[in-house]
Amino acid sequence: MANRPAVRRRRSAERTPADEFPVARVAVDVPLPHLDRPFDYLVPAEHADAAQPGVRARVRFAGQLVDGFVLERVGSSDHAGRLAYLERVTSSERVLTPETLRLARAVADRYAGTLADVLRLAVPPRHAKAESEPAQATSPGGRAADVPGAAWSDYVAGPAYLAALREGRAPRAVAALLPGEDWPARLAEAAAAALAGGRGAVLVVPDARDLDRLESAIATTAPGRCVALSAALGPAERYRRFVRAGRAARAEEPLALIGTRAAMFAPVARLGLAGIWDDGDDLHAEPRAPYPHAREVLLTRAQLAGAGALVAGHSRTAEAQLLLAAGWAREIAADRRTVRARAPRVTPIGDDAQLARDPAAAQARLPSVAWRAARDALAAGAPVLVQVPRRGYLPSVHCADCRQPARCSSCSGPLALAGASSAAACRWCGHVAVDFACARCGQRRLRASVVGARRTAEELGRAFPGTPVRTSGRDGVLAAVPPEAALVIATPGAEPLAAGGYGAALLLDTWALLTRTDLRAGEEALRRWLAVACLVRPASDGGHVVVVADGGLAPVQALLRFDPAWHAERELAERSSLGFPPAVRMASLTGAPDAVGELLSVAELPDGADVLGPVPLPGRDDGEESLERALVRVRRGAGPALAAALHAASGVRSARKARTPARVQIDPLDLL
DNA sequence: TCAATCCGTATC
DNA sequence: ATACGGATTGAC
Repeated sequence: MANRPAVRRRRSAERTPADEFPVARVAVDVPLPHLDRPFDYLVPAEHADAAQPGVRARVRFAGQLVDGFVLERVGSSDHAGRLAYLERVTSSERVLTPETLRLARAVADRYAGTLADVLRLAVPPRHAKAESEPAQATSPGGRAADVPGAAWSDYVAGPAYLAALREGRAPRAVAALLPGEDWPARLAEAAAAALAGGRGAVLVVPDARDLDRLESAIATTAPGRCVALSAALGPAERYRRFVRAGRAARAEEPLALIGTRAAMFAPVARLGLAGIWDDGDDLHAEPRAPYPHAREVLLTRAQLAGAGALVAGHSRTAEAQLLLAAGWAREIAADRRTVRARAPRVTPIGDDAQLARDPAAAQARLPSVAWRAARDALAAGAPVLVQVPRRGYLPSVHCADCRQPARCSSCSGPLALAGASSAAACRWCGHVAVDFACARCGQRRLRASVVGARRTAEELGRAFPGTPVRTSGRDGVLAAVPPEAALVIATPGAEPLAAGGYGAALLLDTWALLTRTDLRAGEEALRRWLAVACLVRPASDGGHVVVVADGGLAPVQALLRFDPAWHAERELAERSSLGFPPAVRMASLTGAPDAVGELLSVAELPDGADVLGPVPLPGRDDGEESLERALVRVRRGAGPALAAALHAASGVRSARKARTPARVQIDPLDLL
């Protein structure tokens, strides 16, 4: 009935435009790149008050009703044709603040994406009931810390950084925090410094467990002035807190806004600090278009808002190193003497010739040094942490005898186990390795590179009879373990805290990490090891980390010296010489061969752009149409032009109703 | 000469 | 996706 023209005409004839600012500029939620711009609509008089900038609205667009955000209200439109009316204002809640809009536009531009895609990440779905329920601060009140920020004086430039935050300046830093450091407390103090100066803060952590720790730390430094956001809250609570943050921002009330990556867009009044913890964690990479990375978004946000920036971790990424090398940020680090005093002893074991002199160690497939380190710590009544790779994490398959990575006999690509029980197959060409023979030693037996956490737990339990064994991993993460003798088997990122620190830690199956065909294999291995080592007591208290890896490898060296800065410098230098991000800006174009080809031919790439490929992607052999990937590389300064060119080219394709999609990803994490 | 139909293009 | 405008076609 509503679609009968006579009825519609009569309805719109009844409507009159609002007296003041009758035109609303609306960002419509359509996925087409060539429609990535605001469209003007008339505001009906009855919605004159509700249709404020930032509200969700429904509009008729190309004949159908779509969602959108009112971006602004203006007096008149440049549009030559007739304007349609806003169909309805979904909610009078102004969920999109001007600062978030500006940030979302900048992120869309940087990542060759559309504003609509970014807004879908930035503003959580509406939950009507949550709007009417009373909003409250989410962090419980606590008592303020005795001497807030005193621990920052362990770091050169630390106190000056906090002072600058308090004084309303915009200090930018890359911080390497000490082993054993109570990092949630340090981040909470930085947020409190911004609040003390009358400004807000946004801090992003990788996962919900880190968020819990940060939230309780902020309950101490800034009681009642914190909002924590994460998808784990569920849609209603998440939206309720988001609305509370938005209302506080509009009331010019600065808060500490903390959360997992989606919180990077959440509204905060008078931003003084944008920070990220552990920026190397791949949870910071958004898996939905346009695939923004939390570190880049937060740094952009700091820049746009004139706020301070903090990239903090126990380890350091090449990207963070580049911020230092470019002079964009300053380093915050402790001096070497302090680092040495806090760090555990680290022993590398290069090959497993010494595997198995002790029968108990042999049973657990443990090198004897590792076994003895664990035994000593347990004897002292301390827990022992064992880090094992995630289950289902099968990067590659190796020769069972010499451990040479197994290579495909037809194309030399890496072999992997496709499924739990299937045969090894090539990750490049899909060839099934029925005829494997090791290129180095000629042996024909393969070995899966990773043993799961449960089996490790069983084996270790047998090696240390009578010792409790606890596991922490994907199905069941332990926040903490008691400070008593126990074996704690954990996957990366799920390591429980132990009050007083672990007595020892074992890093097993490291060669699986290090031989990954991944640009970041070394950086990632070091990041995971340091995360473990930072939970272990100082060497002076007997703390001991045994890493089963060749001591000559760079990440192992960096662990021995406890020097992530050294490793990051090396890593950045290597990426520069190879022409990889972050030294250059890279775009990957993925899709069916014709889609990638068309995108490349339509795009007006900036001068000096270097096109690699397209080449076929190592396919899943499930009969789907094969995909191709091309890489486009430009110097960093041409990054915006590259993104603009690819966005425009995607727009041309979508305007032509291109059938097959082509995915554009800027600085993708997985390049190899 | 006009209406029905097709195709391309804009979408307010 | 849908709607509209201009071009095209076919019948009088």
